[in-house]
Amino acid sequence: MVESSLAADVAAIPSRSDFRPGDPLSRFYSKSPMADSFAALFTTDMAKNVLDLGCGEGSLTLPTTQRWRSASFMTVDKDPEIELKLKRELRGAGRISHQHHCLDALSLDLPGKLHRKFDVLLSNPPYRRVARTAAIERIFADAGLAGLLDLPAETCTAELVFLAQMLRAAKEGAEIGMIVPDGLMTSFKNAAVRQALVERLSISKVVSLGRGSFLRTTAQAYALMMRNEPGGTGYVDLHTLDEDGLSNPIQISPQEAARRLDHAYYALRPTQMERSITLRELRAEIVRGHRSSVEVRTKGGFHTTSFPKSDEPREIHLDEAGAGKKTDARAGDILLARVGRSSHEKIGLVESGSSPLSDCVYAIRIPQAWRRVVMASLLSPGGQRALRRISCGVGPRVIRKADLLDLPLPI
DNA sequence: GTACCAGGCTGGTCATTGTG
DNA sequence: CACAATGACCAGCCTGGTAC
Repeated sequence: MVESSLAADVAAIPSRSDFRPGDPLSRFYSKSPMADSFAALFTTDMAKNVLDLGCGEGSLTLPTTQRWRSASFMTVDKDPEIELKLKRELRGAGRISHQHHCLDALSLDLPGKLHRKFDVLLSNPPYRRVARTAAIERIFADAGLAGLLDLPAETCTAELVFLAQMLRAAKEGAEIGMIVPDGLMTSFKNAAVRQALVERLSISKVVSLGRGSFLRTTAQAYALMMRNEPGGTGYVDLHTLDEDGLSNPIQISPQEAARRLDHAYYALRPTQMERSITLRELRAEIVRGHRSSVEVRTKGGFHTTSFPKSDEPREIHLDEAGAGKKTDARAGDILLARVGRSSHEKIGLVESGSSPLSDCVYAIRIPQAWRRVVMASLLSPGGQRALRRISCGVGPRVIRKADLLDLPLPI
């Protein structure tokens, strides 16, 4: 069954960086080992009706057909050319009950067109911002997510609309699994979104997927597993999934879930056996440089490209270019890159001189007695792992000041 | 009003992948 | 194997908020 009319009542804003002309629907395909593992994360034993919203060529659908062989499968995708490819993909799955709809997942009347409710729902949605139209507002309200309407417009994204649509099509207590971007699980900006989700849904687990789980990208994403029932009291299990399989869970409270929902962040909590200290406990002051790169190029200054290489000594000698401003690096400062994929490796201790800093560099100021200890800790395998874990972002990694202050440093 | 702070957006690059 | 096309790129830059 294919419907040819595509709802166009929601306009996507092609401004977010992940909206690429190469694929106008912002699709990225899951690699099959990851898709198999994703299907295994569901706990429903017997499913009758399964929905894959935004199915693409069925890379997530296929493993679920093996998981629930007697279920009826429904797939939905906006691309009218997908059905043939999907049918070809599913042919290898054996005899299964399958229906496909060519529909826009963002359209208000989607649930009505599906003609049934589902007990298992899954999606790898596109990640992009969408305009908050009257239709979108009704979708959120109808899904019991009216709280999202009080939040800033930039939190209105396709992945949240996909989730709301799944809730509208879900039976009470239905199990839902979706692939979500890093920002939704970790960013400060989305804390209120996470709070709304924790209250509306019973989130059972969040699994961090390795960078490399998707074709043609190294994006960081997560599998968010939940049930269509009110949450707010249950604990959430956080895992990572890599070549070694699923890690042991870390349990967090619903309050902690609003703060962050990534395994790596909570994995930093030291066990009682480990000795650690935070920069906040050391009363460290962290200042961020002020010069833009243009100013650094024309007037000079220290920025991310100025750090010693990882195999070089970490001592930094600056020329006396600083003017004594608070944001200028000076002797005794520990410098750390704030942005970049390998920012955790860019660390140095200023031995002499002073210099303006680029705004991509932090200066950490702590009492002299602790400087060598903190430098050694940051450069240790445990410290490096910790720095990698607090940096967040789908593509570029950013280290937040608050996370750096609370980072448990092994000592 | 000004300076500073904090978070993460977006356009110019260049490594990787695709194609002939 | 050489060249072209592409990119949920990546780091420099921007913007909104806050303190004084």
